[in-house]
Formats: sequence, C-alpha cells, structure tokens
Amino acid sequence: MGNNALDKKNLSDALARRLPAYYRHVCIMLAEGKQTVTSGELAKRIGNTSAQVRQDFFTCGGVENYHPDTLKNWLSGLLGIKEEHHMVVIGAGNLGRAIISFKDFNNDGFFIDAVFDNNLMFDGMQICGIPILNVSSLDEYLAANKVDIVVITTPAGVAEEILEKSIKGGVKGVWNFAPVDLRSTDKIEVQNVHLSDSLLTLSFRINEKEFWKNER
Amino acid sequence: MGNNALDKKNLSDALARRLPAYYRHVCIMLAEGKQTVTSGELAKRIGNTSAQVRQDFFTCGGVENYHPDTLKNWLSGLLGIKEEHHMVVIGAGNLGRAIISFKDFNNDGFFIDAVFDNNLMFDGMQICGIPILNVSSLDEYLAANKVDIVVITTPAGVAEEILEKSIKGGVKGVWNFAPVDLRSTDKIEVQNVHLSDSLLTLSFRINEKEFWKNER
DNA sequence: ACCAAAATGTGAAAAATGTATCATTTTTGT
DNA sequence: ACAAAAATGATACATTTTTCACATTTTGGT
Repeated sequence: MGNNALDKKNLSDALARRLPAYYRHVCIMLAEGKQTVTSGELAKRIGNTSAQVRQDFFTCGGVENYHPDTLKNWLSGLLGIKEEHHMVVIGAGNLGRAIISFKDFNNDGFFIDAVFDNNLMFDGMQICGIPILNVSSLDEYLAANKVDIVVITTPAGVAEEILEKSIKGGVKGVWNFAPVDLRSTDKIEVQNVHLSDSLLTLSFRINEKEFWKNER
Repeated sequence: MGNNALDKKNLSDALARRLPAYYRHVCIMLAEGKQTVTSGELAKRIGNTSAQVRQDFFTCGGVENYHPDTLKNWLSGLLGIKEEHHMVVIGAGNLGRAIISFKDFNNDGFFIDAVFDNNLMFDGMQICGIPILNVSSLDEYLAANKVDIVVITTPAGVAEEILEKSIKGGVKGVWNFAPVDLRSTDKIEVQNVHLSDSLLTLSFRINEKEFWKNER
C-alpha cells in the first residue's frame, strides 16, 4: 500500500481541494514538532471528519504511516511538488504585483521567472528583482524557456488569447485570475480563481442567513 | 413562482459557487444587448448543462422569466447585493493593497471604507484615497461604523483574533485570505480564499494528468 | 509481555448532487 | 393565426460523495 497513488482517474474536485489543506496542516504540525499525526487531529484542524480523511487517503492509494515526514512526502508526491515549477505572470498590475511579492509558495518549489505586460512604460523595469518583459515577446520566451505554469492577471478580454499562447508554448497549467471561465483541456489544466465570485458567494451566505433569521 | 427563494435551507456549496457565475454571465449578456437568455446559452458559457441551470434556478425558487434584466435582478436578490455593503481591509501589505485597488466589485455595491495595519509607519497615510488606521482602533471603529464584511489579509497568526473582534463588532462576514481555516458559525459567515491551496490544486491536476500520460 | 484503548483500512449504507425525462408553455416561422 | 420547433418546470432516476460500521492493526501503560 502507499504505492499506486492516483490509480483511480479523475479524483473529485472536492478531494482535489482538500489535498492542499492536508498538506498545509501536515507542514504546520511538522513545524510544531509533532511526532505523529492522526486522522482525527488532521480532521479537527481542517474542519471535517476523521472518516473523510481516511477515506481520502484510501482513495489516493494509501500512505505508509502517519509520521509527519512520511505524510508530507507522500502528499508532495500527489501534489506534484517534488520538482521545481517555473511560472511567468502576465499582467504587471496590482494583482500581478501582489502575486509576485506573495512568497508563500516559494517554499513549495514554485518560482516566478518573468512578468509580461503590454504597457511599454514597464519595459526594462523589475518587480522584486523579476524582469518585466513586453507581452509581444511571450511566444518567443515560452519557446526558449521551460515554463510550467502561466499566471493570468490581465483583463478578461485577452485571457483567452494568453491561454492559446500558453498551449502553443507547451505550458502545462494556467492559474487564471481574469474574470472569464477558461476551461481545462487535454492540452492544459486551468484553475480559475474568481475573487469577485468568491465575495459574492460570501454575500450569498450572509443573505441566506439573514433571510432565515427574519423568517422564524 | 419566483417568490419564495431560499426556501430550502443550506443550499449546497457547489450551487453557492455557481450563482455568482450565473450573475456574471447574465451581466455580460445584458451588456452585449441580448434580449433574452436561455438556460442553454448560460450553460454553454459557464461550462455545465442546461438541465443543471434549470435545476439550480428551480432549487432557488424559480425566476419569473429569462429576460436579462429580470434574471440580473433576481440573482441580485439571491446574492444580497441590492443594498450596499461596507468593508474594511485588515493588512496594508501587497495583498491588501491589491484588493483595495481591485475595483471590480464596486459595481456590485461593495465599498472599502478603511484599512487597518499594525505598522505605525502607515498611520495617517492613504491607499487609493482610503485611510490607513492602526489596528488597535479596530474595535472602536467597528462599534462606531456599520461594517458588513471584514477582509483579512494578515499573516496566519492574527487571523483568529481578527475574527473574534469582527464577531464582537457585529460584522456579518469575513473574507479571509490568511492561510488558516476559519470557520463559519451562527454569528458570522466566513469565506476562506487560500491562494497557495489553489495553486497546489492546479499542480495536483497537472501531476495527475502526467501520471496517466506516462502510464498508458 | 500483556491487556486495554485508540487508530486505521476497507466495504457498504446513506445522503447529497447531478442528469435525464417529459408534459406544458413559450417562441419562431410561414 | 396556426403549426412546428424550442425552451422551461418539475419529477424521477443515476451517479457521486460522504458517512457509518467494524475487523484488524497499532500504540501506550502497567
């Protein structure tokens, strides 16, 4: 056991969202010096049940033991973060800059190598030591450099075009912050992050709660 | 029909995430001058089936008709964005600044009134015309002003404390960007946005795909 | 080393979610 | 104005996801 992870195809989105949380909490517990991690403790921190943690691990092929190092290592393998990932950011606006200066994921082997913008004023400048290039050179750059993930922080209108260029450039994944629903294909994986949608979901839950408060 | 929305309690998370997307696309179609919206067209744009769109609308109580204005208005009611929402941002770092300058949600009636930080250097300064206050005055501010939503962009360590203050201050919702899993209670709604997790989910999907490519 | 207590792996039941169906209503074309 | 085509609302069905149950294994104390 613990070997044939990913044996089942197309693991559910819900599970794919829980895995990073497991990883995050295992890292925290490791940093806290915990000698062992139980499904119950993990569940409590994440806010679900121990049964679900075990079922998730089982679905993913099972893990040798529950020592934090083993778990972290196993989850790293699942999440594909045993090797470095190289990224470029498209769009040097506020969001792009925030992501560049957001160093949380460097620890997990994600590195941003370049930023692209269509504003000529930026040419030759840097953000946090990362060069800003003109977006007209993106194709060329992708052909010459290994880029695993493209981060889109452009306005909605050009997102699709960047996706096309990414596919042509052999990029494996797109982390999309533009407010359009880009779709994963067999050529490329897409993760859409819609901040406005997320705020509206919060608003919906607040509204739903108020509705019931006033109702009974 | 179209009246008793939210009749069923605890609508599913999946649905709660789709509603903002429906709203977004209806707004786009309205802007495009479309005279009518069909469940099929909406489905195509969002990437699901027309049956699901109809089912979702049915679950939410049904809508009078499919004219874009009617739909937009109906969805606005569900999402609770018929009145203005006032927000404060905690943390004046890169992420905080990005959110403040991110004006997308102003159109939907969300306004940021103040920013709080614990760095005394910021005192008296402004970001995009919004005053930066010291976080020590947060309690006082929440007592004196109507704040619907608190946006947390602090490090993980203080997030829980901000949540407590928010509850005491009568805030209805927390939009949390700190890498901790804050939980909704009957006092307050929480929407966690974990950027690192989202990137790891993307990495997982890429890895899963590569695994299958190499396997057969 | 033994027993008791706790935790895990796994298959099956239960619950939740999504899809298909179809009668009824609305729209479109002539 | 009428018939044909298309879309909707609501129910029934199928699938997916979560929870439960329990035999087996591991841990911890005496």
